[in-house]
Amino acid sequence: MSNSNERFKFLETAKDLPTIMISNVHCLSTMMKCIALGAVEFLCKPLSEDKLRDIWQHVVHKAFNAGGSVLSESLKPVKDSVVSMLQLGVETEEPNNDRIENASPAHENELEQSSGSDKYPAPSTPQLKQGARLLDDGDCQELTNCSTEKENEEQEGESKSVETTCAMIEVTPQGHDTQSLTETVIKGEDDSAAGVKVENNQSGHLQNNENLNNPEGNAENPVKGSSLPNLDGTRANRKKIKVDWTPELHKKFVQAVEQLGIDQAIPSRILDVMKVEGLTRHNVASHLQKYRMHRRHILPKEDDRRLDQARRSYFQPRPIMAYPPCHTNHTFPLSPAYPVWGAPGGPPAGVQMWGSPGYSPWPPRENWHWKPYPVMMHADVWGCPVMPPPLNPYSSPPLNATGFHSTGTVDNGCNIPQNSFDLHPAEEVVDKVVKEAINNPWLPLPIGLKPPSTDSVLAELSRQGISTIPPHINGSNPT
DNA sequence: AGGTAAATAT
DNA sequence: GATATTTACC
Repeated sequence: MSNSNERFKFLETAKDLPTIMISNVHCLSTMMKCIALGAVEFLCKPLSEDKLRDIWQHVVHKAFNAGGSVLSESLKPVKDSVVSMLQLGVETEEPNNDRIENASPAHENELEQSSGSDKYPAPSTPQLKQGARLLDDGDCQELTNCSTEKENEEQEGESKSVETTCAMIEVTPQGHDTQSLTETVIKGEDDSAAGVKVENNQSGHLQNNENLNNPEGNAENPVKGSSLPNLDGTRANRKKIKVDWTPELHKKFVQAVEQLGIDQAIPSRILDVMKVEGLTRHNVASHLQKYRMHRRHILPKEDDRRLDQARRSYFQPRPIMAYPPCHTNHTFPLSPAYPVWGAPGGPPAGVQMWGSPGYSPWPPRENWHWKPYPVMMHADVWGCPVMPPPLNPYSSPPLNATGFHSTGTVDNGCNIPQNSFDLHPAEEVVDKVVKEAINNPWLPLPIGLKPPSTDSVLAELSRQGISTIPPHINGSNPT
């Protein structure tokens, strides 16, 4: 809006809406004021595809990371959408509407009748919904008998010996499901004898597909069933339980790599750091292999950007989304924040992630369908512009800020005014970007994010004479 | 063990 | 056919 007054007024009025201010006015005080008034972020025009993508990555990221408690209501829809797209089950959470999974024959109907799902009629598949996560697809059935087994596997041992085996259990959500259970038992008998038992299932979610349940933080057992060597019992078998590299698991992996430093990141150490039971060194090595390949592929591009960026960094600060305070919970016990992007000084972590904002490093495994609307995030804190060095304690090192480069656009960071025409990305672009973000929840946050520095923003504000937080909008403001 | 590439599974 | 993971090898 041309009139700054209106602009602020709107911001204030729309307080409950997560609002991102976009302007070609790039003065710091304006930015800060917007943030103080509740804007979630302040972006300079033109709004490039990259910027959009970054924003969405944050939204998705936040949806996943914020602990339930912290997760604002408004973000839930995002999380739910993503979760359902990923087919993850979230434990207690409420049912999502549609789920994709299929039911395994066994359970099918019986499970619950309704559970919250009533509300959302399931389209084609009748059956489970809600409940807890559900069963997975077909594999479940595999209960096969193969038997034999043994296995060991535990931590590392991956002995190759193992043989066949294959049964898995299916776990029903509720646990009952006799049939399946029974079957399981039967088949697995031998193992069971061994002692292991199956416990897993029920509680744990099941295997592969679903495990991740906790998007939040705990990504514990990647490997199937609950933790521990459990499965075995289940007879499941080991042999091949495929490890499902969920976003959470991957995140853990990446964090471990970052913590170790790229040069120290070798399978065994990563495994130690990750502390995920059930994961074997081989699993990690394999993932590492893939990870490296992706990096190799992606990094070069980053370099280019870096140059670009350097040029640009000449100009104003690019606002960056701040990380929500909460994210930490889970997974990363250690470092307070992501060790992330290039630790200043530290080991080169260039590691961060696969992917730079522009593409999805790992293409979506499937085509999740993006559901348009629901998203709304709360205006809570996630945004605080990062100030230039002097002002902001947290200013980020130039490093790789991949953050915002415009692909096709010239960068003119924020200074060059343009006609509003190209200031707004086409809808298709918006859709595309959103979709990408949603499809790749594991993408790293665009760099530069730092923990929310609300304090610094406030401090700066007062320094500039804007003392009240949500100041009433009176008018104008400097510059 | 760590890496890399082939084999399989999805 | 393309990927994701597991296996086999060096």
